[in-house]
Amino acid sequence: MISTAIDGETVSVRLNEVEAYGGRDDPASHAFRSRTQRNRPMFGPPGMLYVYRSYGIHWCMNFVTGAEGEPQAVLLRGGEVVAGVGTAVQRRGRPDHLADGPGRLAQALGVTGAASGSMLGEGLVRIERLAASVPTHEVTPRIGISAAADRPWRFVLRNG
DNA sequence: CACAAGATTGACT
DNA sequence: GTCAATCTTGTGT
Repeated sequence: MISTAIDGETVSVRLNEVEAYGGRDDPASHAFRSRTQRNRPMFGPPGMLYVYRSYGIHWCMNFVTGAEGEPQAVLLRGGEVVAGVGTAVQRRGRPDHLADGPGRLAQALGVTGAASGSMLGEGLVRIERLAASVPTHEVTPRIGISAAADRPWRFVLRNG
């Protein structure tokens, strides 16, 4: 589960869909070619946030998982808002599809490029694991990319 | 300096 | 189902 406390409002989302992205060996990754100003956080230490603008309109958020200098990150593709629903609805401008998609998820949480490069737990964003159950997940190919789309690096929670 | 493409979404036919 | 919106990066003139 991920929670954000931004603009005085707290929103929590239970993640149920994520995708992994690598670095030099992953043609679909932003860090495949080189280190740029935008993807600099991907090369940072684990737990760093990497937020990028998609199609000039949407924000998509990642968590860095690899060691410093090793660009590896997990893209948050979807989830369910479990707290702060009113705030999420206000940010989304709609009562449904609050976090069903990478751009929607980031918008519901109030995450923008301003949060890129910040560390988990050191400020606005923190992540928690539900100790009660070990989630079972399905592994499927990644979605919405044209390069290396066959790599089974997408993880979807089964049941809940 | 001028393009084209992309880890997307929302509106319209 | 189709298409536009709009920013960052990479590539070519």
